[in-house]
Amino acid sequence: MAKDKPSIPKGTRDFLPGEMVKRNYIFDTIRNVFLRFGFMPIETPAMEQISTLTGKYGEEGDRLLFRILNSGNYLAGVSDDEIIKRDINKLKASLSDKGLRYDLTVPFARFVVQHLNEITFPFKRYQIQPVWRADKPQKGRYREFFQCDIDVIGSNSLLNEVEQIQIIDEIFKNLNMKIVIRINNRKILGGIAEVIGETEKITQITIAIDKLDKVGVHKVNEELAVKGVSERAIRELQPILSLSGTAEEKLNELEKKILPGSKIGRKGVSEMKSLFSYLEPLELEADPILDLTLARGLDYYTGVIIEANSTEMKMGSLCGGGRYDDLTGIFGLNDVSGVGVSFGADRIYDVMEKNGKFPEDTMLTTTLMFVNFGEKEEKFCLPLLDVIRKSGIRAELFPDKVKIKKQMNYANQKNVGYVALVGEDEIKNGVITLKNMKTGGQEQITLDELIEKLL
RNA sequence: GUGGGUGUAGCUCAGUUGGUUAGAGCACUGGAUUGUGGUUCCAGGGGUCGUGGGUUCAACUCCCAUCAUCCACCCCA
Repeated sequence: MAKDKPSIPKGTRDFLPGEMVKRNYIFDTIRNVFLRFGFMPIETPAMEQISTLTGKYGEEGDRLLFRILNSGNYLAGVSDDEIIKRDINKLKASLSDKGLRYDLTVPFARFVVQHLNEITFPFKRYQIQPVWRADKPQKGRYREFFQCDIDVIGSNSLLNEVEQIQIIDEIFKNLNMKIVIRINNRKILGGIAEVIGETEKITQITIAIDKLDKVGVHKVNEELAVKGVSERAIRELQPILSLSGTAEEKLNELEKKILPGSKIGRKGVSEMKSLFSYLEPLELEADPILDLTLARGLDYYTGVIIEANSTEMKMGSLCGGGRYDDLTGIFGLNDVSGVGVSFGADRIYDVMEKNGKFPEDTMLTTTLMFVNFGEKEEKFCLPLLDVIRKSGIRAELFPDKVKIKKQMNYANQKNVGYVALVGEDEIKNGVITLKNMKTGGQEQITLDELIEKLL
């Protein structure tokens, strides 16, 4: 292959018109639901100060940050000693003070603190923008992908969680997708870690039990042991892993038998009981389930956590989020709690595409194309085109006088609905020959009739 | 970061135990049809076989390295 063959960076993609029409269908659907629940749009820059991003996503997250090389002589502030030592972590600080955003939640927390005086609480915003992660690309995983976020900041009410679950349900219902909504609570996970005496290892424990469904209880126990969780703690964890029944039954079990000794754990249980009591009377398409193995990797979650997965296709989560009590605290604003969820537009696209969920009319392009017969006809057609477009019909004139066959082929490829042929005869008789590209039939009609027909 | 698969025409891929001139379909261009596409038929253009090295009389084919890409793990949207 030629060396100068053009390419784009790994994990990024170009989108063709046919794909964009479908992507926009997803964005429009999501945006409409967001607006109907009272969320307002904001945007933030693609890049943030690196200090805004680091330390928010766990160790793995830091590794996956895209860093932007400083402009100018970026080695000026680096001592010879540092270069010789090749300590990449030290050098990073000198070479890069900006990074591409990793998600939309952390920049939003920064945004809130920075614009405190310009917003009213509780602040409900939505944000649809790309984010970047230096992950190894694979199925359903890209290095540049779009998140559609909603967050409410400045309200402790569980009604926000309820609302966001309704939004998840509504969006996937509108997209005609089947999903399962799983809910858990970091406070319960924290309580469990506390009662088995492994508070320090909470992250490792949650990550390990997150895999319960996938790898089974033995592998989970193995991983726990490897991560340094004591034998006694693992043993005490077993009854929790095997809890079954309805959400209410699980919560009662936790409350009475497992978590009495943990204040934080009891708080989590009571939150979940309250949440499910709100959800009970709502008529949701996808009934939310309590999944005690749901963990979620991001460091900043402190309360309810939520995830939605497709039941029609094996794919990572399509939507995830939860409550974070201290995120704005990092930027200097304490005691303000937030809760939000994020929809992964690209994964949603992949699932919809695979399962043929896009409606036919997302493929509509130009309704009417005029064939180009030459300069005289061009001048005759332009005013007609103008009238047609002003009436609201999507129309174009083929720009070059080339073979009719070629022009028809263009119309065909582009999925144009109708072709207008206006040559010498039509001009003389004051009519337009209109050809239906689906049926192949054609008729001679006036401009007014044409507009009436195509509107 | 760990493990596996695949790199041949613009795209999707064949290519025999290594053998002399590397193929198909789609796409593209021209023609059958100089005012009619999606069907059909005919003709044509287009390839340093990812890159570098090695084995061999001979490498698209075997070996090594490297790069790219896809899949799985990890983690995540």
